[in-house]
Amino acid sequence: MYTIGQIAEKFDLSISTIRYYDKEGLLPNIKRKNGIRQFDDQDLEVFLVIECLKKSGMQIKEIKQFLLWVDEGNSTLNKRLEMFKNQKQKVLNQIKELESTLNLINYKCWYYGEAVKQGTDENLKTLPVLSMPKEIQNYYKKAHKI
Amino acid sequence: MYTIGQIAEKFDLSISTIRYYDKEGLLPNIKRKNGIRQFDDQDLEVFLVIECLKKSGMQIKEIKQFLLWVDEGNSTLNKRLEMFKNQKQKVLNQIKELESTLNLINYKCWYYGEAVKQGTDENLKTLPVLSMPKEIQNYYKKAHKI
DNA sequence: ATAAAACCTAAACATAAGTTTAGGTCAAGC
DNA sequence: GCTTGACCTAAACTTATGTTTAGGTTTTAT
Repeated sequence: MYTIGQIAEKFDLSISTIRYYDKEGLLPNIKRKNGIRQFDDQDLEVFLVIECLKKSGMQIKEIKQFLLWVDEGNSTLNKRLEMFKNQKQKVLNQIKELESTLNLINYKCWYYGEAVKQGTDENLKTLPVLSMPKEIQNYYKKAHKI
Repeated sequence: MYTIGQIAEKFDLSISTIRYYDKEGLLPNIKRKNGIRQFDDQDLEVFLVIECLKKSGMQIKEIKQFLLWVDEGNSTLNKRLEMFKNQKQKVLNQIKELESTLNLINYKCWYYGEAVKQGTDENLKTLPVLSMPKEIQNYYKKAHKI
């Protein structure tokens, strides 16, 4: 059994965030003793999933829907599978987008690296793409979609 | 020269979002004709960078700071370089975190795939890690950090 | 010349995801 | 038994990032 403070520590959440999650319906089956919440190992698993779904960009109310499906039992297994498949695709897309963002950032790192060396970026502003180092050319082209 | 509507279309932003960015100081040097904003090719580059920095998770006011540095000229080249290096690290960390999130999602896809096949997840709930398929074992272990 | 479409500002409103506050109850150690 | 620390609720507040509204001006096409 864990107190709210112990859960907060384990998952690096504030106590009021956990109370907020409870209020929003993310912890439908929490036991209480004299009004005080008591968490068990099954609840740990719930917090792990909440953390995962949040990190994947899901909103509180969508997570709540998932947890309601869990409560409904076997009849919702398919919905839950579809939800995770869908979320997997979203995460893959986010990773792709971040990798493309990284291209432009890498180009900018090169650009400002050169600029700092030269003390100015005047010469770089009008630099033709083809005079960039080949690796940076690729970054630039990917980032600018050319 | 581009109108605000053309920029909105090009960057898939709403017109009011562009006005909001302007109000927040992200477009310090916009020309106007009879009060109407006029964007040129240099501004396109600014929107590209804004898009990039936003996708990398930077807040409006931090982006504003960067654009102020651009305005200040060569004396801030080093700050700008450091900013991009820092942002690069942040993006790399985000990608890592998403990949770790993906591990748990992959495990859950497998879990619910099995559950749907069986019509129940009763047998899976208490499944020892070592009886999972090897590939899923690794997902599970990475996701649960064991 | 006029109507429609596109632009403008200022200010109010919206939303998600918490955090803070005020006023209380419960439990552990001295 | 009493104090201190950890817990409780309800409700107000916060912050970031826009969006919407109301009322007006400019440009464009006919």
